[in-house]
Amino acid sequence: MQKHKELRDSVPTIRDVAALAGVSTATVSNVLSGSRYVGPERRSRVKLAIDELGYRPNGIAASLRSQRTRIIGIVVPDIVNAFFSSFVQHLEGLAAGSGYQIILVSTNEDAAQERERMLALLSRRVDGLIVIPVGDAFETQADIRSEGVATVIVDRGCQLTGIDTIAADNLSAARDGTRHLIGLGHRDIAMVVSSPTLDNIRGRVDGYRMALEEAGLQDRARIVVGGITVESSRAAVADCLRGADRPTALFAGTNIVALGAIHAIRDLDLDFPREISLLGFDDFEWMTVLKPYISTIEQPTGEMAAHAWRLLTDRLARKGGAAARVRLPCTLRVRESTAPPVGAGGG
Amino acid sequence: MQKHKELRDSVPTIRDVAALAGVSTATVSNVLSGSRYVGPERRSRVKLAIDELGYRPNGIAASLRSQRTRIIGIVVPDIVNAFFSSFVQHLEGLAAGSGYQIILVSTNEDAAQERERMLALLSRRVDGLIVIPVGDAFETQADIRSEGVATVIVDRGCQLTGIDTIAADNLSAARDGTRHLIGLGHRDIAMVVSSPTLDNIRGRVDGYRMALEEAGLQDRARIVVGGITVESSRAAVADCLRGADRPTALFAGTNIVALGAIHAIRDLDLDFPREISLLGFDDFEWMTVLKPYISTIEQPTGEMAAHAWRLLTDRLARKGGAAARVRLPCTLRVRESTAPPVGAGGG
DNA sequence: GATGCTTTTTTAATCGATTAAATTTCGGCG
DNA sequence: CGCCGAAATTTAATCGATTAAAAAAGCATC
Repeated sequence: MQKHKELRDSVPTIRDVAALAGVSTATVSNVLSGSRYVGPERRSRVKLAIDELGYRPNGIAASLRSQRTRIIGIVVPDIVNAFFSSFVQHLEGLAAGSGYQIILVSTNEDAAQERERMLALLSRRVDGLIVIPVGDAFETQADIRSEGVATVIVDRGCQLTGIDTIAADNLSAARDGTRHLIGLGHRDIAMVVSSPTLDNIRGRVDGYRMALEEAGLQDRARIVVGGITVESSRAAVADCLRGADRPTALFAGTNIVALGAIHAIRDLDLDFPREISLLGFDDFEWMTVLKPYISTIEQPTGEMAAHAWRLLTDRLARKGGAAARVRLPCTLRVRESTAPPVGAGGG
Repeated sequence: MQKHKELRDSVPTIRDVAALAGVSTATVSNVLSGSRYVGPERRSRVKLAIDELGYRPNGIAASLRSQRTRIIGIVVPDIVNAFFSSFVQHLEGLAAGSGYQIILVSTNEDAAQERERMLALLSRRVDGLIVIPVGDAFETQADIRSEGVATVIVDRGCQLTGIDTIAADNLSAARDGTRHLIGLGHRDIAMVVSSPTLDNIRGRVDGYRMALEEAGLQDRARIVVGGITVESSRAAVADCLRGADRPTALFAGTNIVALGAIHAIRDLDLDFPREISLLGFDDFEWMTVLKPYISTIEQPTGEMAAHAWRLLTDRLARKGGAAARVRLPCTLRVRESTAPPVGAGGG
């Protein structure tokens, strides 16, 4: 009696199902996973028992025994930033489609938080990691390596060797963007970046420099460091624009910095884009309602996620093999915020 | 030799630590958890062994035995929507601060996906759930109840009884917003909503109606259903604005719908906000660079997350007790997009 | 009907921690 | 010195699944 009561009250286990169906737990397991053939009669008895009890396999127990959790850790610097949240959304869909779940870590651009929370992920024995690191140092790489967890690094920290990496082709993208500005007649183009030490940003700066050089403008290169927030970028850009030799075009290296730049332009009441052109990075829905509609370089977020997922599952399937190094092309979206400078030969 | 090799190559377990330190696994466990006193000598021997081996406790095994995973499932309709991603960010921080991790589910506003992925969360034996459901039906509630998983429902589906719920005080917020528009002199105010059947939206519509009634304008109530996407909202609002009796003000019930409304206003080349006022819902960083700067009703995202977390941890600590029902006040942010209608008594 | 082979099913070990219960250690005290 | 009780430590059961190995069943062949 007591026994029976307990059976009903607590969550049913595979033993309960086996008992009710009159088979062994192994048979129940095989019906569920399909890993071994089970005769039709027992199979239906098991299925009936599962329905009857409302049995739901305990994923924890399965993970412990099989040594795979079907959980992937996704680490991004800031989930509110639409570039990262879009990336996460794509990944979540891919993961769910393959029976995986994701533990999300938002590091708030803080290396200490990143390290702490990634160690927690390792403790949780995630099957794999997809990481957009906070910085280039990325201390946790040593732990990842020693643990042998399948890992894909995205966007930043892609100079790491021996790990699969994916990033936009930042150099070409920034070069094309800068060429576009030069083509419009701009000679004084400032590049505004968050932090020039991040390797993705470095790529963008290099592309910018390369295009300037092609046009013989290497001496006009100007890098404005805007920092991590909209407000710091706003201040930095304002400083730049208030200077005597105001550039005629700004190239914002990230979306945060672009927001700061728009603020600064508005603050100074410049005729935008006539007096100052702005080229952004990343493309978002809200940009479509901005006046002028911001010209920008679009990163292929969905493709980056798809490639990240493919690389990860490849590595889960067959551990080992050379590290991949994927670079994806960006798209220049010319819209309204980039125009010929005043006094240029343009119409 | 072989034995020794294996010991080194594979991930060390608590037995390895115990063996190296010359103590029992129970002692190692107690050193780690601090649940029982361990003498200083053994304690330091254990710590040394842990460092030596680079031991990291297996969270899966711990979860299985202790019957708690320290994982919370967070379910939101669309992680790219800044309202939800901001909510998730706050929760992630709170969770990490308390030694919890979050499995993120983005349901893409699809009830079937929601159900499937939530069942997967239950299989994973998450300790708790924080859910913004896709719709009011929320089929999975039965499973949650029978399983007894601690759950907090947020934003939508808050008419459910016997479950902790948190939402903005949508009714008061929409009433205040509508009063603001009426106060400016508007008599023809249309409310644009995504889906009038969602209970949070219903609250907003009720608040709108209430304010109209106060002013004797109940006959002028007009609800425009914009649907789930920016494009569908754009079309619906365009239809409305092209009609003979064009309203002088729009009240957008969500941020998606507000984006659509801005598009529609721009499409028709209306003098905004002189010919048409717009009041939005939710507040975001990108709004700050919009011209005109959109007046809006700000939901207290951070507080909603904080309350959700507190309710959840309360329920984890002491199961049972009456269901809480929290309603948080919103803030009306009057900015540039709401102005007196043309021909009104205003300056 | 015995033999051998394949197919189906069961038995029981296992994953790596936690924790109740048993045991040992140790100090104090008569 | 022996005994008691408290404190520290260990033993061993346990969580709920998977899975290798053993056992049983089924089937054809001689």
